[in-house]
Amino acid sequence: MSKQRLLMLDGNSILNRAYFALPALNDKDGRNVNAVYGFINVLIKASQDYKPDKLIVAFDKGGQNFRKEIYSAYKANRAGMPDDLFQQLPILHELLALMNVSVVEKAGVEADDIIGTVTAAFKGDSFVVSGDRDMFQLVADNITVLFTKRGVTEVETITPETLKNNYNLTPRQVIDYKALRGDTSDNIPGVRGVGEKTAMQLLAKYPDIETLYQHVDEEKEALREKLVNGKDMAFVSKKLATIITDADVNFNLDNCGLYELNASVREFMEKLQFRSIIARLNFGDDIQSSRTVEIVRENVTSLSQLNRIIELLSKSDYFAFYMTEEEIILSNSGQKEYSVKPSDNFLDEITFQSVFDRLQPLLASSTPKAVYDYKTTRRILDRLNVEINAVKYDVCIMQYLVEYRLYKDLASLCEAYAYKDFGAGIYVLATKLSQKLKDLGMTKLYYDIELPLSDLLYRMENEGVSVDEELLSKLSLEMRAQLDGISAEIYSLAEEEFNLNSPMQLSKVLFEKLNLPHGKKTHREYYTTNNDALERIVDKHPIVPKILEYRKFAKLLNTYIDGLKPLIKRGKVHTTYNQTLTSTGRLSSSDPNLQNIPIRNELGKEIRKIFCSKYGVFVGADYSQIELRLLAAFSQDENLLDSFRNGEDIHARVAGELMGIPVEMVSSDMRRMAKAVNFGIIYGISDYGLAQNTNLSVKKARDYIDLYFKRFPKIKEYLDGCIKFVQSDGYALTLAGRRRYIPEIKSANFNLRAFGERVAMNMPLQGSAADIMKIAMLRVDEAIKKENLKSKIVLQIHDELIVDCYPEEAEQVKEILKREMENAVELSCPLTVETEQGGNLYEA
DNA sequence: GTTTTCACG
DNA sequence: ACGTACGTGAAAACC
Repeated sequence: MSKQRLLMLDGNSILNRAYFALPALNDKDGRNVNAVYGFINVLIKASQDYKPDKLIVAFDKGGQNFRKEIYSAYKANRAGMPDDLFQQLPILHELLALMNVSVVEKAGVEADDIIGTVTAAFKGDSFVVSGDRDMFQLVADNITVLFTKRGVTEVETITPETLKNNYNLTPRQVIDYKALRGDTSDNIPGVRGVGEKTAMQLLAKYPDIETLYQHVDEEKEALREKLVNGKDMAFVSKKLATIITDADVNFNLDNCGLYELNASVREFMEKLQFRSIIARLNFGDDIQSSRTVEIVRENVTSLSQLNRIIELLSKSDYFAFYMTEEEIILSNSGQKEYSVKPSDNFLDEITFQSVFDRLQPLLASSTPKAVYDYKTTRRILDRLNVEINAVKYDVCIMQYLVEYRLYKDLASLCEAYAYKDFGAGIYVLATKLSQKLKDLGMTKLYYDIELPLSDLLYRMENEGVSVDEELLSKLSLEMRAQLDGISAEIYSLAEEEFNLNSPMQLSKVLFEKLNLPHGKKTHREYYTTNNDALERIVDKHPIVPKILEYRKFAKLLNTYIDGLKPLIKRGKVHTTYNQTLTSTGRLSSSDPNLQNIPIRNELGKEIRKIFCSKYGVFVGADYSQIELRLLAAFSQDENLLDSFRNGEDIHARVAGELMGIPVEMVSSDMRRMAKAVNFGIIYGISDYGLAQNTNLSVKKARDYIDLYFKRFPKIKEYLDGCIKFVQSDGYALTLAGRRRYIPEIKSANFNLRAFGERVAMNMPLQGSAADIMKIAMLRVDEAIKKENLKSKIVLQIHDELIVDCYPEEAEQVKEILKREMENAVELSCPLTVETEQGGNLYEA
């Protein structure tokens, strides 16, 4: 008989990790069950990966804590479990009981002591899943710790070897490490003044703290003093950190199995809405059939049948339409859908021609339709010369508004609602998502902005932008020659040829061969060669400025010149606007991305000349400082409002307020600083970020921020309010009612939480600016139509619109742009728009 | 498929 | 102690 395998789960640790790693997930009663969900996922995944014979879950049960009561004064910070995590404990216990999972817990005994005791008693191989590094002390030849990382499903396998290789510690030394370093979250004091680095050094030298203290006189004075002062703490800490392997708990390894999946487990999971877990598990065939809603699919095999269905659909409130290369699916109920598979043989009755001849009137009619991704659907139909009107539900956009990060494709969206058939799925989703939008207050956002915008975007994509192919070829040749020249110079300076595009090879040449001062290492263990690092050593060696130059040229040539060529169709490029991608409500542009065409340096500007007007002249219009104006309006800060109402230079005004001097006295340096702070405010300010961007020290940056908030208290108040709102309600809001959920804000991880806070401040500004631009685009489009003009909106670059104009319409279009953009919304701070014109994108 | 770098708002 | 500014997409190297 081969060795038995035991899987042990550190219950509280995994539950905790899952809670903070996952967004809130509601069950049918609206309770958050995210931690239970994460826990069950880990349980299942570890069972599948490690194929244990036995499974035991250990929990802390509170009560008197023998091991740590000595230091009960430090215990306080453990109790603060968030309410909606605490409430998940009984739910998880109930589910584990239904699954017949062995649970071991005892008042006064910690989960790690239970794990230590059970694994010590078990004769076979043990696998311990935990997010607690303390567990590393248990590893042995027959005990492996699976340390949960990044979320909960990814684990790092800890064995005696990996512990030696990655941490340079033996299992027993894990305890000594903690005794020296301490752990505030676990109330272990450690030695004051000894951190990670010192602890590691000492443990590389001595096997344990007992030996260390025998030789403490050999250490340097400063360290020796710290060690001697902290000696008592060190030994107390060691005792605290040691996991007990003979705790007084009852468990029965002989009768212990894995877990059961029975009907009551399934029922319970359904109540918890664990659809994806249910779908993955095998509950037996009889249950499998009800995993998703059963749909009757009627295959259309004759034209008379098709006619009958069309008649039926035309009379329904709305119907779903979905098509692929070979199939057309129609549905007007959640129980049934119709499938048409046209043949390529023109002699057959059902061909694309015959089907669409009949479908055309239905699709063009005013009967409301539901689709997934209107733009793509319409593009397919366009190629077949079929018109589609009255699309009322684009479930892709609707889902994006409800929760931008979930269900990014049709299959997963349908599955989330228990449908695996797309036709009936889309039909049902249209109704369900309509209700959700209503509940979330986004009905207007959807019907008045996003839905009509998708049609406008489709027309913009179709219109495209003309490209001067001759100029493109000319630039390509010129830049290629320059690039070759620069490469040759670099190779001679380096005295070797290497791949300049490889950061790794470049790093070796600069920092190993030429020994130039380096910055931080990248994650792949070599020094970074990014712009920041190279700028810092630009004077140190003539090769550095050449590399920077090479980078500039290579980027522009590869991305914007040569990269553009394959995307040109009949002298034009047709970008694709993604309306359902960003977290803030902005659009994104791809293939080609026309929202990041160079402009910031002269060489880049040349590239803008490639994009030229087809009808005669481009008119460009851009919002000036829209995000800062929104900040002024939202915060009602009088200084900012006053400045914008008077049409002042906002950065100079802010500099003046910061320094306490009149605007006229502000130097260009002071203005530049104020500008950086203003940007920082929009991004959700941090001292570190501001420092990065200004070459100020972090402390100086902190001082500027403090000064800013002192001078602009209303803004501080407003931004704090943004964070508070997200903390209490879980999401940030924009002017038009767009939402972004920010679960990071409750993370235990400092970085994630700080990120959540910055996003909470940034989303209302960036997102509202996006809302306003979308409204403006629709208004401009309407006005152009109403005034019978033939000019077309061709580009949107976040705060800027480009219209391709007939020269005689240019003035009128300028007026429209200014009027419609400036008046897109009522705001207590004026919005101003500046217009330019010219034959190409550079001039406009 | 991920990482690094860099183009834009 | 934490080791970052917000939001994107593309190219190339590297796994």
